Formats: sequence, structure tokens, C-alpha cells
Amino acid sequence: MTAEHKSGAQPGKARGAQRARAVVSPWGAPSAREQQREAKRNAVLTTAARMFNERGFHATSLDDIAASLNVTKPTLYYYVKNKDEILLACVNKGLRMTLDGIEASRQAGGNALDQLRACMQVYAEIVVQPFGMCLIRVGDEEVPEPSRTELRRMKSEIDLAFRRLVARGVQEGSIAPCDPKIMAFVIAGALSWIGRWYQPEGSYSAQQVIEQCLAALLGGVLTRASGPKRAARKSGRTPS
Amino acid sequence: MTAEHKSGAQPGKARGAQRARAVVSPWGAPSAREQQREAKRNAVLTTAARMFNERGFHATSLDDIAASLNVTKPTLYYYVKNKDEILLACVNKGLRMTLDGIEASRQAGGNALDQLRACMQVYAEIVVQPFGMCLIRVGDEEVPEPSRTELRRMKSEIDLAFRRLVARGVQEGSIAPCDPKIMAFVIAGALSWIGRWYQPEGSYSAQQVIEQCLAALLGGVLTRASGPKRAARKSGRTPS
DNA sequence: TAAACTAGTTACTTGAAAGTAAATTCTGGA
DNA sequence: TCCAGAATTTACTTTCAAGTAACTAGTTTA
Repeated sequence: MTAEHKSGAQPGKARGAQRARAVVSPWGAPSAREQQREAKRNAVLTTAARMFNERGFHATSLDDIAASLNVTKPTLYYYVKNKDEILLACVNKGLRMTLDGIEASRQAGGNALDQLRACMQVYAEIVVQPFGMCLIRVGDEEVPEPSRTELRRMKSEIDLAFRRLVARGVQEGSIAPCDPKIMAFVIAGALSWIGRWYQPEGSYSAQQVIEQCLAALLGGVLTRASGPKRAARKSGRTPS
Repeated sequence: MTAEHKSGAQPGKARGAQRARAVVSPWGAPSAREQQREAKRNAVLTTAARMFNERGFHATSLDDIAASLNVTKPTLYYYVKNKDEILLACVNKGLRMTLDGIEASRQAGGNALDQLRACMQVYAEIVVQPFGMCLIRVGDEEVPEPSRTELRRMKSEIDLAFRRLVARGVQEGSIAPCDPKIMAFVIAGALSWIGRWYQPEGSYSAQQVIEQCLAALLGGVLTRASGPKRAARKSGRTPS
């Protein structure tokens, strides 16, 4: 129960006992071992994410994860605190990737529509990868309270980014007048859903799928033409 | 491991003993008791669905469900075979409702676009109700194998209905040229997502949300008419 | 009224998976 | 060459929820 568990990759200050080791400079390169350790922790997370996505969080036991890494369960506890932490870390990584991608899209500049397009692209790409998939398959309720709130915060941050871009695009005139909140949800929903049905083994490449989804969302269901909203309202004829 | 477990509502052993009861005619109206029983089973399912949606399937114990119905756990087993059956029944109901709704939309007639609109409406409505929400929140992997395949079958039936309508709409000219498969997924995704974020307590009514989502999907993100980029580029004929 | 079924309870068994303690093996450096 | 700490294992405890057995109180009906 020693309250020290892991403390991440922090340099950790030397208290009295460590004196013998002559205060190894924390500025040196992260020793080969530390890198290894980090790599292993990552392997745990990635494997876990894959299995969670395939079989669901609760249906994946730590023994399963360990087995698929060719180690035993207690080994996992050497790298993570507990099962919930694994899930949280996975979702967090997905979230970080998304947030970073959004930031990059912004840096890239362009008008609101360009930026929105870039964000959509980024989001769709992430959502078909292990961590991103966790992000959208795992309901918030699976993760226990301290983290749940934090998670929701980050998710709504993503949502907000979309919403802001939509709003700006509307002002700009490049995006159709709409309630940005709803539009953002529609976009996020359609893209998130990709992570539910897309299979790399299928006949489409991820890039193809993404491209087409973006086109569908941007262009809408209705035929584009000079016609106003309620186009093509031909009644009477019933096709067989 | 006695292989008899429950055998549902079957008469069970006592073959000779039944003679005394003079074979009650099964053609009569479903006695008040049977109705009661059915009503109670339904209550179990509805309560379960609500709780599954709120807290997740695995985080909801049978004791929880029982408690919220003011009975004890074994009572539940009087109405359902086991926990998995509850989940399956919930999802199934959601699926049935959807399929029925789609059929009704077809009966209602109209061109492909009209029918698609009706289907979208129906689907969105279902997805914010308990059983429909189960349908989209529960991953297939949660339900064990015999049923899983059946479930997937029904889900893809829904998907197919959307896909067919889109394809017809494209031929009709009322729907933008696209890959119907992708378009159907985009539609289903955006609508399903509603079930993830919509809260009845919020500032929008369900109908408002649905209406706006349909508009967003149908119209698309980009400004209509005289839009920049790749907007209106209809070559030959325009739809009447 | 008693037989027989319905609906429910209390009190239990069981099993699976999370998590832990303590022993063991591996490895790099003085 | 040996040792200290890193990494991993074996073998266990714990917990919790699913599921069951066996009894009981009500209700119908013959």
C-alpha cells in the first residue's frame, strides 16, 4: 500500500536515502531502461485498447491482455495501477491526439471552413485507430468518478472546437446557416460512427472512407442545384 | 450442473398430475393474469434498459434492477431467463420498433427522398427512447454468440433499408450522387449519436433536436446555392 | 375446503476476475 | 564476481454479482 505507486516518468527528487547514488542528473538522456519501460507500458496500453475495441472493456480480463503480451497478470501491475487506469489512459491518449490535431489544424490557418475540414479529417483518422476508437466506443459511465468528469471536460472541449468553427463559418458565409451546436453534433456523430463499422480488411481503405464521409457531410443528402431547400417534390409517381 | 435450470414457463415435470386440470383451452382471451405477467416482464425490460443506458450494462447488477422495481433479484428470474436475455430483449425491441417504423414509412408511399426522410425521422425518435438507446449504446460484442449473429443481421437490415432508399434517391435525382453505402452510414451515424448526447432535461425538445439534425444532414454543411468551392455543378437537367 | 398453481422471498452456492504478497530470475555496473 | 535493483513469476486472497434451491404466502378452481 505504499503510497508511492509510480509517479510516471517524473525525475523524482532524491530524499535522504538516495544519497549513495550521487543524485543522478535528471537532465541526462532517459536511460535505455527508462525508454524500454515506457515502451512496454505503451505496449500494454495499445494491446489493451485493441482488445477493448474488439471485445468490450468488461469482457477483456487482465489475464487476456497479459496473455496476448506473453506475460502474466501481475506484470501488468508493474506498469499500470489498475484496470481502470488502463482504460483511462487509452481514452486520454485518444483525446490528446484529437486535441493536438485540432490545434495543428488551427495553426495551418485558412478560413473557418478550411479549418473545419482539416479538423474533420483529423478526427476521422483518429477514430479508426486503437486509442481513438476507445474514445468513442467507451461510454463515460464505464470510467469511475474522479476521471469521468475530467473526461467529459476534454470531450466537450473537442465538441466546442467544432462548434466554434461552425459558428465562424456561418458568419463567414461558407457554412449554411444552422445551429452550430447541432451541426457540430451531427458532424462528430457521423465521424465517430466510422469507428464502429469500419474494418481495415474491408474493400475500402480508411482514406477512401474518410474522404467520402467528409464529402457526404459537407455536401449533404439533397442534390446540389439551383433549387431551393425543398427540391424535387414530385408526387404521384411510385417507382417499382 | 443439473441440466434443467428453468425451462421458462414450461409446465415442467408432473405429466400425470396435469390430467386433473382438464386442459384449459388456449384459444380464449389471454387471461388477466397473463396480461399482468406480460406487463411485469415489460416493466423489467424497460427499467433495465433505462439503467443500462445510464450506467452501462455491466455496471448494472440484477440487484440494482430488482431494487428499483421494489422486488428481489430472484423475482426477476421468474420473468426472464438471465441477464443476457434482458439485454437481448431490449435491443431486440429497439430493433423491432425500427424495422416496423421503416416498414410504415414505406407503406406511406412517396418518392425515395420522402421515404428516406420518414425513416430518418423514425429512427431518430427511437434512438432517444430506452430500447432504441440500448440498440446504439450496446456494442454487439456484449451479447454472447448465438444471439450476436442474429443481432447483426437485424442491424444490417436497417442499414440496408437506408442504403436502398439512398440508391433509389440518387437514381431519382433527388439525392446527391454518392456511394449509398457510405451515405447510409453517415446518416445512421449522425442520428445514432443523438442517443448519446441528447438529454430530455436540456433546453431542446426531442422534436426540435431531431428536426434540426435532419435539416443539417439533408442540407449539408456547405452553404447552398452559389456556394464557392464545389457546390452546384449540375450538368444537364435539373430536378423538377 | 383442499389441491394446485402463481408470485414472491430468504438464504445460499459458485465462478470469474481484480488485485496482492512474496519469492524468483535477470541484468548492468562497481 | 557479486550485488542491488529491475522485471517477472507463482500462488494466493478478496470481492462481487450471477444464478439456484427451497420455502412461503397468496389465489384460483374443482
